[in-house]
Amino acid sequence: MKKQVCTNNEEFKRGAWKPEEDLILKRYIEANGEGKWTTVSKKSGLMRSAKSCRMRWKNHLRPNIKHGQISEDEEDLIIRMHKLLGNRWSLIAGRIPGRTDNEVKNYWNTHLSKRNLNHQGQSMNSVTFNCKKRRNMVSDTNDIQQTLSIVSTKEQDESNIFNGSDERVDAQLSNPSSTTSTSSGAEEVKAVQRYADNSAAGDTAKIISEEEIYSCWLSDEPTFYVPFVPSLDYSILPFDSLDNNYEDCWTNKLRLHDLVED
DNA sequence: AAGTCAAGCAACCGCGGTGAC
DNA sequence: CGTCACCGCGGTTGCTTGACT
Repeated sequence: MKKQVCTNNEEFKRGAWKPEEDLILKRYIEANGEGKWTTVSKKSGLMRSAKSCRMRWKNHLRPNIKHGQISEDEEDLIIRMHKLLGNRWSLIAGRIPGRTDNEVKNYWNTHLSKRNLNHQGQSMNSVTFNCKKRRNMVSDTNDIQQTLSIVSTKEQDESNIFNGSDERVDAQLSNPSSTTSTSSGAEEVKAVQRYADNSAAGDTAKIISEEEIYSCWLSDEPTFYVPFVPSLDYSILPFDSLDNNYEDCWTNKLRLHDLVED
């Protein structure tokens, strides 16, 4: 893997873009089309790196880019999508017309993350524990039982959030829908417990209610949410195997929450 | 008026995925 | 199959601006 570097000795211009530079880039792309950013960089005469040109176009100059304040509807959508997808900004931005991933990310970091953090602190629905314990834990019911014991221990400790090592995991037993957001972490733990019990008995059909299903989520990292939902494909898998399937998994999740465009 | 601080945002950086050769 | 260039993503940095003292 080779990183994109400036191979010759030419110095690329850096810092804020000037209006005249914007104009040059816009005209060049209108004339020659999008893509081939190294060519854009060289032939436009901008003395900007390919990356810089691409970013400027994508985040500011592209047609249909919406500037200005994020509306309440957009904010609500961001919150819901983030709950489902984590920090997958491009996916989130892709469902908010005219907004870029950078803009959504910045908005989240400056406006919503703090609010979300406060909310989590109050809701007592988030349990954090070590990644090493989490990894592969959803592969079978024994692992689920192990998970439950970890979660229960945390519940007993009345310590819902603690900061571990870098390799940490959030077991977010939170509810994406506001209607049941008052359900306690203990209730959700019970729902997972019932799933584990029924799974152990070989009965995956009458596990937990739809409401409870939506309320149970696990994430491996703050940026990666895995549905802990028996009714979805790929839901109970060794974590590593999710890599091959999670796009479908997201689609299922989004469909369940009316967030699929097509 | 000047200095300080925090918030907001644009831009940059490092890395991984992918396709062409 | 390996290498390389290109592209895109997510995290981080640092500049600008406004509020406050």
